[in-house]
Amino acid sequence: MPKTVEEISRETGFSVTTVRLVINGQSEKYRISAATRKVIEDYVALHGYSINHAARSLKLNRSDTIGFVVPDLSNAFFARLMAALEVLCRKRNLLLLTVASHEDPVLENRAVANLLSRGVDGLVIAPCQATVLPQLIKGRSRSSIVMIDRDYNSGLFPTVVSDNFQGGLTMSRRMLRQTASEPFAFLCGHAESPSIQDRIRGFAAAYGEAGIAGAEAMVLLEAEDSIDAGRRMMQSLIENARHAPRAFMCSSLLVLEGALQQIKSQVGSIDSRILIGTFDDHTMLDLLPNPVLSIRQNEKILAQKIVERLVEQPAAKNLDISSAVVATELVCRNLDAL
Amino acid sequence: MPKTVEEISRETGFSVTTVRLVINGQSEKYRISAATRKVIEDYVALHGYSINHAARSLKLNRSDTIGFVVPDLSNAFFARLMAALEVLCRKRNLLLLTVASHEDPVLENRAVANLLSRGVDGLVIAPCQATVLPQLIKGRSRSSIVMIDRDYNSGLFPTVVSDNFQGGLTMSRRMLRQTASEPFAFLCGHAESPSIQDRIRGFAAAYGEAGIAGAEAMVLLEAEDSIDAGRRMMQSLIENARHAPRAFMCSSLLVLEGALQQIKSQVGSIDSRILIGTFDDHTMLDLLPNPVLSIRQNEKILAQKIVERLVEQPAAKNLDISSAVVATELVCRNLDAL
DNA sequence: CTGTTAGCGCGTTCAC
DNA sequence: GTGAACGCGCTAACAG
Repeated sequence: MPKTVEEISRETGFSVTTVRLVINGQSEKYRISAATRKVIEDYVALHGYSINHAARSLKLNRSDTIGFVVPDLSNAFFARLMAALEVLCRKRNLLLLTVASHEDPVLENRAVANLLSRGVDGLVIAPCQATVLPQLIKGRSRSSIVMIDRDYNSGLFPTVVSDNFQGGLTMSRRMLRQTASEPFAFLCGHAESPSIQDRIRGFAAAYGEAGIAGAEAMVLLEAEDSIDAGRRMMQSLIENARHAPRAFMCSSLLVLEGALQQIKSQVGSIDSRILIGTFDDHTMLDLLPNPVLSIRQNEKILAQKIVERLVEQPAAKNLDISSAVVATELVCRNLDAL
Repeated sequence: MPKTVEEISRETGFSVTTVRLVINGQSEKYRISAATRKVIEDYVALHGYSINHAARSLKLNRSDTIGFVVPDLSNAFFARLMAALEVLCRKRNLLLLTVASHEDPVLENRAVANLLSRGVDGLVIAPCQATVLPQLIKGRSRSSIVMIDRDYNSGLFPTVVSDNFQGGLTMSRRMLRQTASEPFAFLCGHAESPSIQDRIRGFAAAYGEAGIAGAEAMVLLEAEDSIDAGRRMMQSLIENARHAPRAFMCSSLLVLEGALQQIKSQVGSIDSRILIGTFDDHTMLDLLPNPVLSIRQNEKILAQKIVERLVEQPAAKNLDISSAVVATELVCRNLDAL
């Protein structure tokens, strides 16, 4: 099974140009004779032809490829976003290359450098660090770069994020309505992240609206976003109150899991009347008997905004539209159980 | 920030060969003068150097890249497997390029063709079809190819799968022990897949051991693996028995979700004493109050076996070791609740 | 309508 | 110690 155009040209006796024109479907345009075309098409149908993208990239300085660097694909949000991005890329004949950074800045930088030197036409980064590859990318204008999910480095690159403030506000409002304005805690992992900060601001704003003082005291913070962090925060909550909370809110599914595990192990069981709020929706929340509020990010719109910025960036240097904030949706489960 | 060796050579005044020798650490070997080396090294340290992988690939016919084609990254198992694979690839200085096929054979073939023509050094495929790219890959021995998860096309390529028969057997045995040998149904999505067939055989074997006849009648089948399929199967189960089952087993998390949703909507609520068995473990199963058995696949070992086959395949044509079956683990939750 | 040719940037071999 | 030259497979401009 031959691959190169040159091989096909040798075997069929035509020049590489002729072969190439036929393969690229430009035989009409250049009025290649039907006979010639048939010979070449038959040959290709029989033996196949596989373009060498490395050579093509080298020549065209373009790879028809988009790099996607993401902290963690086992985070369902990123997995869904990847799926949405891929659909849009495919429409534009781009291959989406996804690489995980495992929340490690070193790996993240290596992945970015790697993808860039492989000539990706664009780069989508969900950074796991504030100091993102500053010198790495400088001048690398050949590729358009879009930052997502966490709005570090504002100003350097176009950014696409969900409206975390509004999400925190909406969910907190609804929680307060359900609890009849009884205050509840907000358990936050990865607290220094700008997205989390925005969620906390939304939380505080809802408290302000309701005329409840001391929202700050109801926010628990942990540096990492993990099950263990969730456990620790719930533990201190239970120890302070001497019983499991009647309602609480979490910054992520991981924190929620830790919190629930902690209740189970410290109190014995999870009262199904506890009101739960959490960021990031997941179908498995269906499994819980409790009333659950969650904030779902809109991956489709996010992907759309990202791709817009990926392709429009070289053309429109319009900084006004360079960053996007996408609305989220409040999802309610089992609220009638209350 | 310059990129090409040629630029550095121009700026420093040395020839491209000299620059390249220094950059590639061969200055000792070719006895480049220390002064020359220092100049070049300092220049690179200051301005950086980004190799052009396209040109390198073209020349070396090698890309230091492994392609990974996977049906669906929002399936947590694949996400974890990807993470495990990436760790091993990184150790060997390989970049793992992950592409999703969305369970679509056409997209799968396109992804494979794409990755191959981009010169990946290896290809890991979790096929979503039996007729995998037969002619596409033929003769494409430049890349080693490993099939995983579903053992179609046995014999053509090395295969790495979990021991689904043993998994089905182990879980079914334990289920029967918990139910005191009272039969329970097995709800299967994507039933024609070899992995599912193996799980069903394990289920039947457990029934055989226990001397229970009619295991076949307890197996429900659906073509697709989805929440809806799960709902349909649970619906027919409930309609036949006139009540929700006291125990049941599912072939995947999606089917489980559908089944539970159906119980909730048809019966009103989910009795927390229902014994649940499911394939594929997920931390969110912690959220369920019910007793839950699940089968966890060992992604670390799977990844290890895959990489072994990826790199050893060219060397050892040893067909005996070319396919691997990896043990699974039974995970128990809340069994004391019974 | 078809053929020839000049690089893209890299690694290698061979001259000086 | 250093430099020059070739070719990987492809595209595009130009020559018939």
